[in-house]
Amino acid sequence: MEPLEVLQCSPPLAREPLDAEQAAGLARVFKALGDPVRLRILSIVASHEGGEVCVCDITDAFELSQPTISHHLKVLKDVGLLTSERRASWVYYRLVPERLGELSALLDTPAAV
Amino acid sequence: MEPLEVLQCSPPLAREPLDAEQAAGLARVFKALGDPVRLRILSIVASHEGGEVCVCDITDAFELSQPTISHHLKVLKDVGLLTSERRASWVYYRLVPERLGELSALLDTPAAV
DNA sequence: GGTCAATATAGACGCTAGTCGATGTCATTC
DNA sequence: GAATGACATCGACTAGCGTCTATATTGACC
Repeated sequence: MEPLEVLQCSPPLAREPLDAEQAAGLARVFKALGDPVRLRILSIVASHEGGEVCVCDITDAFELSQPTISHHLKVLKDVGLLTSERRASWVYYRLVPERLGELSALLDTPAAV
Repeated sequence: MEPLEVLQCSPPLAREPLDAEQAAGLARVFKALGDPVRLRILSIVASHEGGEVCVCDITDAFELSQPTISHHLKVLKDVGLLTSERRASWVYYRLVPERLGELSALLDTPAAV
């Protein structure tokens, strides 16, 4: 899985048509956001004070199996929206705010607002 | 298909955890963005001077069948990212910049940038 | 009104993605 | 080092999605 540096060099959507490669990279990230469970996970991590959340806390917030949560965390991590760190028995996930910021900038249409 | 007014009242992702309903509505929009063809269509429409593009022009930009393009346009329209207007034989699609702006604001993490 | 062109809809098909139970891995503790 | 707990990986199942061909719809023009 490539590190996905498409975001850094993508112009706003409204400036010029995306080429196929840019679109493919971006679509990966948006697809990761296109699931309600993953959106909730992301907002749990993003809004948690301290900036990091243990997997067990995330799992407790849903009525889904632990492997399913683990799968969603992997998807979010693969597209660079989350990072993880193991400390002792626990794994802590943390937001990559730059990623969100890049997406936000990309969608920021001049005509909008 | 409901009109999807989730966006207007959703706080930034990082402020507080989304509830299931908010997440479901948002996921629909992001899922619509989670396809490379749809992202390219969106950027074609968004970057086109005059603000509107004929379906035939979009179809010409891809090596996909006309029904497939029509399907993608419908998906983007259903989540409120595009609107369409028929004039004579042609149908013109136009961006809804407020939608993009709402998404952009939603992803705009305080910690980012 | 018949024909043609532009677009949408319907139905089918293959592949992807979300979920689960079972199992593996790693660290802690006794 | 055996057992336990936290998390990841694997394999299977099902539903949904992207694509196609075929067909319907809508409007223009003769």
